[in-house]
Amino acid sequence: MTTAIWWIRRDLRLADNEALSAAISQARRVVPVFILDPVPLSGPMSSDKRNAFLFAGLRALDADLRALGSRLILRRGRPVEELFRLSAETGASIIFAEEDYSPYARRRDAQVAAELPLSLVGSSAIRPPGLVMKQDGTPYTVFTPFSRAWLGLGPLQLGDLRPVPARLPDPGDVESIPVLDERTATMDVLSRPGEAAARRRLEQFLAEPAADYDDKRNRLDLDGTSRLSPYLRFGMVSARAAAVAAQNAQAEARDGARAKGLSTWLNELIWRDFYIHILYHFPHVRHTSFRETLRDIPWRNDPAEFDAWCNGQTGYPVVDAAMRQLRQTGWMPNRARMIVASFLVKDLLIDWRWGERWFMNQLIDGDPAANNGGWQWTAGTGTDAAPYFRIFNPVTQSHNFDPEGAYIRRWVPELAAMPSPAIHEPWRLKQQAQQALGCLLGRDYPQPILDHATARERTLAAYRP
DNA sequence: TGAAATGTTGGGGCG
DNA sequence: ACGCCCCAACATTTC
Repeated sequence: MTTAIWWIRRDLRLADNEALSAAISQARRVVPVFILDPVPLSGPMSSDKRNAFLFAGLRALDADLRALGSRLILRRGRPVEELFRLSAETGASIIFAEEDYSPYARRRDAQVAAELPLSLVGSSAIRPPGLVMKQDGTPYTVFTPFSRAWLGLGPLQLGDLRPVPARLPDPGDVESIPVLDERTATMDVLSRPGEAAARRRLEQFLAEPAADYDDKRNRLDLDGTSRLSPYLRFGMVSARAAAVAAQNAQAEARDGARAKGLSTWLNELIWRDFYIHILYHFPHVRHTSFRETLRDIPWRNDPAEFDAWCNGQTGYPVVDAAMRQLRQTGWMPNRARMIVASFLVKDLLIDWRWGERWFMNQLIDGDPAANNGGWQWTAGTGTDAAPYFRIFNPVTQSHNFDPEGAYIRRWVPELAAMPSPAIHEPWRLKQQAQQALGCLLGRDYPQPILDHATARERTLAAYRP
């Protein structure tokens, strides 16, 4: 009787899972295992919030497996050692896993493959790295031609998706540690972990009109984004299945605006693939600028200012609202990420890697490829990045994307009584007016940490070639 | 998925 | 009627 190990990493699902399908079709006994690896779980890029989401997701996966006659085996330790031990215990002749492309994941998998029969099948990307290349065989470094080539590969086929197995074989008598029960306030605010919740969120999002997705996704005061990122991060829904669903909904869309909204969202999924490919082909971006000409920016790196940014105490309401939302919920909409990132890099002149690490420490959806790509984009150091002189004005952004100030009021309660437009720049109110609104700057809410116009000039000078 | 500075145009008030 | 100024609105350039 052959035994296969299904090694789960960031594919916490039963639907459209090639590694699981391969294991079932090639072995009579399948041992689903997740290994709690101390490197991602407690290293410098780890996040308690993301771990809590993961643990809850593992509990959900275990329940789903049990419903089909199996269960989740959980181990803790270095993957290569744990898999070696588990293989010996179970007599497994092969290990199946979905391919994961971060530099750490590739090193880890190479170590395992050197000692054990590891078969990587399927991909955490929609189109795996290496599939979307220029004519001359080199990778794309600009998004638009990349997306054109990506789409040019043809429509995704629903038939390519693997169904949920009807039944799963019993893994047998295998030791497992109990799943940790860690909770944060996060779960109530954003999303329930697990495959069923992911599926519901996707269906709900695609059923929404989606016509106004283009504009609404940028609004901080409205729920215009898909809010699927945590699920995609852990593969609770496969990115491929999400793309197929978007593509099909687009084909069936009755009005052009809805089709446009869906294609914009599909484009966001292509951005996700783009940054997975970039990190795969240029792993050094994890440590330094993609652009060699922008490796010597004279960062100020003031620790007190970094601290103010992390804690939402910069005195710029929209920045503080977003940073507090991040700290409380482990998530921010994309527009908010761009605003706070621009503020850290181009107002405070702090190294984008500090912001990258803080985001990884906080984000439930924190992913090395997408996070690094986003930060390098904002800093102007990355592939197809924003030019260095593109500097967000936090007040203008606040007016444009939180017109009534509802988002600010939600996350910065000190400003709750402040009307719009004053709420976007409360320092312009006279002290008397501040008092009357119950929010005196310097007492109830910080004075702005800097003057944007001055900071802008400083940054232009620092970046100027 | 920028914003600020600078340039251009045209309506309206006014002598 | 005409020239002049102001200024909003829009366009272009620059960072």
